[in-house]
Amino acid sequence: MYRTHTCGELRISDVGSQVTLSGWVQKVRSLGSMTFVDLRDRYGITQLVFDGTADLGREYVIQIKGTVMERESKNPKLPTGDIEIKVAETKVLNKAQTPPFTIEESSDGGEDIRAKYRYLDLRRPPLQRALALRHRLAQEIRTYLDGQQFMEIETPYLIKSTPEGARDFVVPSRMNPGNFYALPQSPQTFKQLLMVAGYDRYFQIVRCFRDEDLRADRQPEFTQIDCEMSFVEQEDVLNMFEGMMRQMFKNAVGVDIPDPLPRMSWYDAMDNYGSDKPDIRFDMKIHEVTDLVKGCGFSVFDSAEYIGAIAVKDCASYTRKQIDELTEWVKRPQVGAKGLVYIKLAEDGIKSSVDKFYTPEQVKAIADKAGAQTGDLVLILCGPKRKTQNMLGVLRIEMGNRLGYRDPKVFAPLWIVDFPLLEWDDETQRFYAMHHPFTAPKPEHEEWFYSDKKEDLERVCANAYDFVLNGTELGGGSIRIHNADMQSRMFEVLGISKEEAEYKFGFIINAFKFGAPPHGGLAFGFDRVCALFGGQETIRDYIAFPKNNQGRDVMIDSPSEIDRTQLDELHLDIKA
RNA sequence: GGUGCGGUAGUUCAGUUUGGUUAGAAUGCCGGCCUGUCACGCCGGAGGUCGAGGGUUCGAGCCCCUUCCGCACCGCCA
Repeated sequence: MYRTHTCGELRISDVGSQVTLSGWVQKVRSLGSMTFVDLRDRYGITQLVFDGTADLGREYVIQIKGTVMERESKNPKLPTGDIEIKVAETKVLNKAQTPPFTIEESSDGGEDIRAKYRYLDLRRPPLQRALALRHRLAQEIRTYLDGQQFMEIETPYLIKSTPEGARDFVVPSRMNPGNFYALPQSPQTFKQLLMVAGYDRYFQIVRCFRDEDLRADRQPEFTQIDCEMSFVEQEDVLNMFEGMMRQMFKNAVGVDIPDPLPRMSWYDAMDNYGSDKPDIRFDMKIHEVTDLVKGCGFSVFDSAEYIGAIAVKDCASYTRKQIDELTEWVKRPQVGAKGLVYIKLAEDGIKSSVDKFYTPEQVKAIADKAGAQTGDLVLILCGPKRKTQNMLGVLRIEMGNRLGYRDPKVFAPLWIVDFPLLEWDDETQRFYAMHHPFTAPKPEHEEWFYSDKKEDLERVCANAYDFVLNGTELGGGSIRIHNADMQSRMFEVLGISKEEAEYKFGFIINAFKFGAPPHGGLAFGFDRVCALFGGQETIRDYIAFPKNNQGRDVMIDSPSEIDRTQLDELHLDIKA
């Protein structure tokens, strides 16, 4: 027997017991005629005491037999800190090279080296806690959905490329020369076919693939909690998954979220927060001041379509230097503002960068409209409406960060609803589906959906919804089209020809002709859910073996070249 | 495709503004001392293609050009 206990379980009540422990040597502290060793496994750390020296190195795998003793000097930082094991017998199960970075609560290694030795980094408690949280959440999801009669059904990974949306990862077919599978960006069409097949409550915790550039919260392969229900309206879907989230928050992190969750229309989110995924942990809403400032001779404002402001609490004391720095910040290409106008509401008077164009009363009126009080700083941007709201939204988040308003331990979830169905793209002169082309228009907007006028199509809303937490979109879904004619109309609106629609989506249009029930659903980004529940912004720590910025796995060194023979079998040639 | 920051000891970094003797610190590692450590302490030691290539110069970690790699962001992600 390798062990009678784990390294995290012995307590003062075990004093006197004979035990056997196995684990990794984290640290050796030799005092000459006695030596302390921290023995680690995924359950914790237990201190061992040896007489004399112990010939052990970092990360040796050892097994020891000994007696549980009460410590002479206790360590309140450790759950096992009241006891130690007086070692009688040691067996080195495996030696280890000195690891390239320290494997402790916080490592001295940078991201690069830790990624290369991911299996060593994964030994560290923070990573083990992250994966444990992921496991806990997955269990909660399965328990909840199983209790609601959902069935987990697997769908294929080798499917068909549908070049609408993200780029597909593609797999050559040896048996079908010149043909390729695509890896799914999501099981969207399959789950809808399962609805047609009568599996009225489906879910799957499923890997999805998108060949797009990465970010801290984006990986080329990621996991979705994919769900679909039949005979439901938007209200049914929201209630069902609000319930799931509530249970996850309660049981995984011990947090009670509001019941019911707040809801906000997409239009309100854009107008008030400049984002379709507002962080509502803090206020600092965007206020339009166009009417107040236009036509007063300040040409920058006079020529702008939209002028908006945010009031930053207690920042009237900002110095010229700080304002200049903020101005530079908003002018960076990543934000893209032309300039920044400010109003300081200091105790000893109001001061702004546009004093020569406006009377003190006018400036005061602008500040009032922005919701500012004495002591606050008002920041104003102008330009095209949506773009400027967007920039104000980015500025709002930045100020929220600087002022410490974005505490990762505070959770403010909400639903964003009433999305536009379609988005016009000036460049390609066509409509794109804002969510995806299977989303149904709101029944009361169907008339506009069948209209040929651009203005009509632009104002069609969908029964689509996003679950947003702390400024991050964690999931989204919609009530789907379940009627073949309407689906064809959707492809027509999107400028997809009958032939193209038939070629790419014929199977689903066909299926809808055989008795498709009304249905809808949603999908959550599971990696992001885990990261946010854990209070992090980057999802990498919540994935056992993630890829780097370039989509590479630096540990196994993939992707990599393949043999000529393999290429030949696949009927492939590499362009010189 | 673009922007910013970075690459110097096993590791994390300083040194680059203003080129100049033998490139430093901390930590880790090795050796010695130490009976209550838990960021143990003290003494000693080893350890460097300064990411790579080219150029300027009497002389380059530092200046110039090219290139590779990492991180964050914009575009992109229906």
